[in-house]
Amino acid sequence: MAESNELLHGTLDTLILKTLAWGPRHGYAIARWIATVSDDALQIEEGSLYPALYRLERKGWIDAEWGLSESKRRVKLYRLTEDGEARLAVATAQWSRFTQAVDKVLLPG
Amino acid sequence: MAESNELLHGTLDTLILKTLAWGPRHGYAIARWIATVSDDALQIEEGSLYPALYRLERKGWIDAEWGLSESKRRVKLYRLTEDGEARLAVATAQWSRFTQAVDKVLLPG
DNA sequence: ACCGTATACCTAGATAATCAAGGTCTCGGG
DNA sequence: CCCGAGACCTTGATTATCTAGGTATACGGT
Repeated sequence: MAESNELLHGTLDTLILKTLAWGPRHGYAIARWIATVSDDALQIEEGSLYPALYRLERKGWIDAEWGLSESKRRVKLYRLTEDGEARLAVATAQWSRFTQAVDKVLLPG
Repeated sequence: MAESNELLHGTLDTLILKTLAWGPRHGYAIARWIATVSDDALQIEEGSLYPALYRLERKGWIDAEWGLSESKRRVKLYRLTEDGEARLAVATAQWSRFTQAVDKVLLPG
């Protein structure tokens, strides 16, 4: 529907970290959570989701473990690490500073 | 200094359009304006700036004309077109919707 | 007269994130 | 028994930004 989402660049990782701050979840569920909480404004494509998860895992901000969902399907459960928690704080602050800066330019001053 | 600015992705064009909405300016001055208004939070590298200007020109949202600055240096003056004005309105609304969506995920709900 | 700094423009190549579009497998319902 | 949805994965294309170079001119200081 919408043209490809450039704005998402760089914020996806933060969205994932924040989602996991509520508790462990598997990949697919993370995407659904983000969609739900944002009232479907944010749609995370699987082609972005899984690479992002590997990225975060590689950096040590999340870790993964195979498990079972309630419906007994095999799922990869992701969990926020301590480093991930710290990173989330930094990234959230960055996001906040960035949006405030952009708003200074964009809003009728 | 700071790690490369991923968050800027997609917003740079909008920042430029908005800057030109205040009146014509040349490229270098656009970057300085954005830095000043954002209290130096936003630093636009020239390697991003000029390609962005060509992009916007190609899309018909701005147009350019060679002229002279007050200091008599040759400068390329950019001006917002009508299409650019319309685009600015759309992009600003998109930005607003996007940040609200992200905030729904990021802020303690 | 000279030199450094800031102004002002430009470009090639590297990096990196997202998306589109394919694929596999399993569970549950009709 | 089949089909849709859940759940995971990957390859390739696109695209934006940055790094790091380059040119040229004006101006201030010495």
